[in-house]
Amino acid sequence: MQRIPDAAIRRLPAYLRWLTECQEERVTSVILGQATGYSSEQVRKDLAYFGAFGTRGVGYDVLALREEIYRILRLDRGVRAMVVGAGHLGTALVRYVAQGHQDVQIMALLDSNPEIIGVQVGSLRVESVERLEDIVRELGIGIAVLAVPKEAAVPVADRLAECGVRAILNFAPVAVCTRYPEVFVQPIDLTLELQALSYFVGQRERHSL
Amino acid sequence: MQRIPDAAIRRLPAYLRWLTECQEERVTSVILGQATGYSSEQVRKDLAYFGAFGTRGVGYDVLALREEIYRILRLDRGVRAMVVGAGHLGTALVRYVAQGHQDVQIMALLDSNPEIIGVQVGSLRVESVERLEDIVRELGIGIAVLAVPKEAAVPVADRLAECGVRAILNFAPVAVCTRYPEVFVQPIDLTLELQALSYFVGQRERHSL
DNA sequence: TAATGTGAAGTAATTCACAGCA
DNA sequence: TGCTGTGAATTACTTCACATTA
Repeated sequence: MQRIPDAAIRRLPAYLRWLTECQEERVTSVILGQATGYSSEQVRKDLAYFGAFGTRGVGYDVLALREEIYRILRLDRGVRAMVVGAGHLGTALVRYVAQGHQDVQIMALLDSNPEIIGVQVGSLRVESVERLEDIVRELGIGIAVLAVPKEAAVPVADRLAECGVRAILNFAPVAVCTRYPEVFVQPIDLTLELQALSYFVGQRERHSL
Repeated sequence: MQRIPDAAIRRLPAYLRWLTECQEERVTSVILGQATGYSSEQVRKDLAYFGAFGTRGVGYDVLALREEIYRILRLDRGVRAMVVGAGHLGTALVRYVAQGHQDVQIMALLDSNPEIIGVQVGSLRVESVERLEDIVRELGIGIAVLAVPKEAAVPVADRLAECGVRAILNFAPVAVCTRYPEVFVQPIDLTLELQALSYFVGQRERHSL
């Protein structure tokens, strides 16, 4: 059994979205590829890492494939998430994820500022970051979204790792390389993205990613 | 002269940030690598794509290297950006980028909703998306940040591409594969990121990315 | 026959290992 | 001596090509 590339995992949610939105009963790797922007071979290989879900000569059953990807991504188990930092970005992220009825649910929103603790944001009430460990354990939080100022990011990430959070989506403008190898950190750094785009603005003939 | 990997470009802003924040006069690839979470070989190779900026046996001059990366990323020319969509996410992004005195400046914020056109967000006033083409030309916008609902994303992206925007940072939950190969599209899809993290939550022994 | 699943080939990116130079 | 710069080796990922099967 071979190792599955991270890149393949990262494409599965895109396939899943199309399968959820489409009205068809069957789909081929060519169609799914065109819809998501990948090659048909890529689609087939990604799916084949996890099993033979298709029918030769026919394609894939949309409903069945949707369920398979759902299971592969462990969305069937309903992983729970939490946002730390209820500033502009944190509250926007909560509202954004809440608006689409998501399978990854945001269960809590934390902040350190006493003035916003208790404030209602969507269906959530801002709680004190002091209760971080309690909340992670009580709600069984697996994923944390970091939307705190850069000074707070590393200490908060360490606390998250220590109390058993398994994955962190880090919006803070600082590298969070936790000492805990079992915690997966995915950085999303707006400033760095914009600066990289600045380079591509100056390039000719680029294609979408 | 070889092609420079996109991945290398995407690391340069991280190096730049550390060089800007650090107080040292010199730096080695080992130190810069540790600070940013990459290997020293990676740092050296990334920099060497663009020239020999270091001194053997010594390392790199922080100030000089900072200027070099600044120039490579074309931040010295001051590329201008614009946010389309003044909902929760769009306004949060504007405030977020504005708070750090950035080298990529956000010059305009657009929306289609008449009720929020004219509203002040930070130092910007929300303008009508009808004026998109005018604004891009008047202000010389090179980068657009898409924070619109998914229905609007593709048509807006097409308009952006058509009037000369060179790079799009797409937060809308839909694949924007523009027909214009000269436009670079970088998707940041929160839902897809969270779903991918759900997979990694179930994995043992992962390391940060 | 039409589309999957998969080894093999090819391409891209990273790491290694060390020559070269202050 | 210490650290850069870089070809070579390795690893990771993608595309090709086709045998396979409903």
